[in-house]
Amino acid sequence: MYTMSTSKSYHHGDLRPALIQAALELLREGGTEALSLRAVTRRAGVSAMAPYRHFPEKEALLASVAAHGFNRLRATLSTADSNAADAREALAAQGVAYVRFACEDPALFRLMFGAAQPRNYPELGAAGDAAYGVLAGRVASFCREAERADVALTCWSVVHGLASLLVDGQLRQDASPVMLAERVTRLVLRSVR
Amino acid sequence: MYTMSTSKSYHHGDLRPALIQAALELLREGGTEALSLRAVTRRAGVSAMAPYRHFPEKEALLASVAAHGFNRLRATLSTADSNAADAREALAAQGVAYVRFACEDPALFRLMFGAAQPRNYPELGAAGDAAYGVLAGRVASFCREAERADVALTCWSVVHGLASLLVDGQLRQDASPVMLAERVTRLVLRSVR
DNA sequence: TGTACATCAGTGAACGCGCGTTCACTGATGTAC
DNA sequence: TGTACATCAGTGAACGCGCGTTCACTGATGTAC
Repeated sequence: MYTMSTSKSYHHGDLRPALIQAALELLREGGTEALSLRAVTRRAGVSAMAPYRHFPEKEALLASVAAHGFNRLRATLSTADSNAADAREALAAQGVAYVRFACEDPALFRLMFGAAQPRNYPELGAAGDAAYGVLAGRVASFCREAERADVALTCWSVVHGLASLLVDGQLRQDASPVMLAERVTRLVLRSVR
Repeated sequence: MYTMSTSKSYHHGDLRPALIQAALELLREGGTEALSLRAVTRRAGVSAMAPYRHFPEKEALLASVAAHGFNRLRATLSTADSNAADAREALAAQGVAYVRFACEDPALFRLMFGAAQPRNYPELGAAGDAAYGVLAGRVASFCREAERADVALTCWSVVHGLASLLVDGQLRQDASPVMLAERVTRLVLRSVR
């Protein structure tokens, strides 16, 4: 599956990323519940003990998976931001991208932000900060300093809230996540100067 | 513990609410992880099988606990709403109360809204709808009809997002949850007409 | 009012399950000479 | 270039754990006559 060479060898050769990849697949297919260490090893075609060469414990693998998620989120936000016409449009585009990201991979979103979120892994903290930086940077680009913190927090809250409600099945709306995100983002932007 | 009579009798006498109460305590003390059916029975001083006289399965107990949470939330929102001076203040007060509710009992909030949320229990759905109705009713009281849906969704999203970020430890702010909620709510209200 | 008996609400032992992790191991790899 | 050997990266069996739920039971309650 994830072997680099075609020959079936005793050594996998690239197990660490393969484990992260397997974990991402399991998250997509079965949610957080399906993400056991043993399931990951089964998916990667490796013994139950193999991960311990690369991660000291299950939590550390989860932290790497979450960090991977934050890196993807940062890239998504950056792309949305730079494709926009002006600063306020860029902020709106980031909001929509945030919600779309969550809905495309709900279990990953939950792992990144939810109760099961791994703690005290510097790699993870840094990846999260980098993603947040994309939003904060955009806010700083047009918002006067005294209001920046509140505006950034409000923007983050509204898209995080909408994403969470969607991901957790609280909304019975017919509208697509992206349409809802656009309407909500638009409304909040009215109050951002 | 939860017996109605002082005498230790074979029959508990009031086990159903006692189980819900025990579950709420466990949630407060140890979070969702600590909420096993067996832990609930231990806390209630009853055998592991006793709950099955009152709930067909674990999920059904969780649904009752979550419904209890929604009833409390509805009451909290109603009180905040009716103590306010005018319609917009009432909406702001509901938002602050929502965030405070989440922060006071994070694990209950997660059970009510998160991935572990029980599905397909009518009692639970009704309790959730009733809580939402307090917000929707307030929005309807001063907002023109065309915008009501978007305004209600935006308000819910922003307080739900802030509550989630706080509860999941994403914010390193010094400010108290209530202060943050006031600032964010105030900012969003600017755009609500 | 007393009693027979159905029903209700609990007990207690046992089950199978998948989990994360331990232990001792072994095959493959790479480096020093 | 060949070889000895340390190190690396995997295996496979086994562990103890707490869980939700099953089964067969028993003590308490309430109602019909």
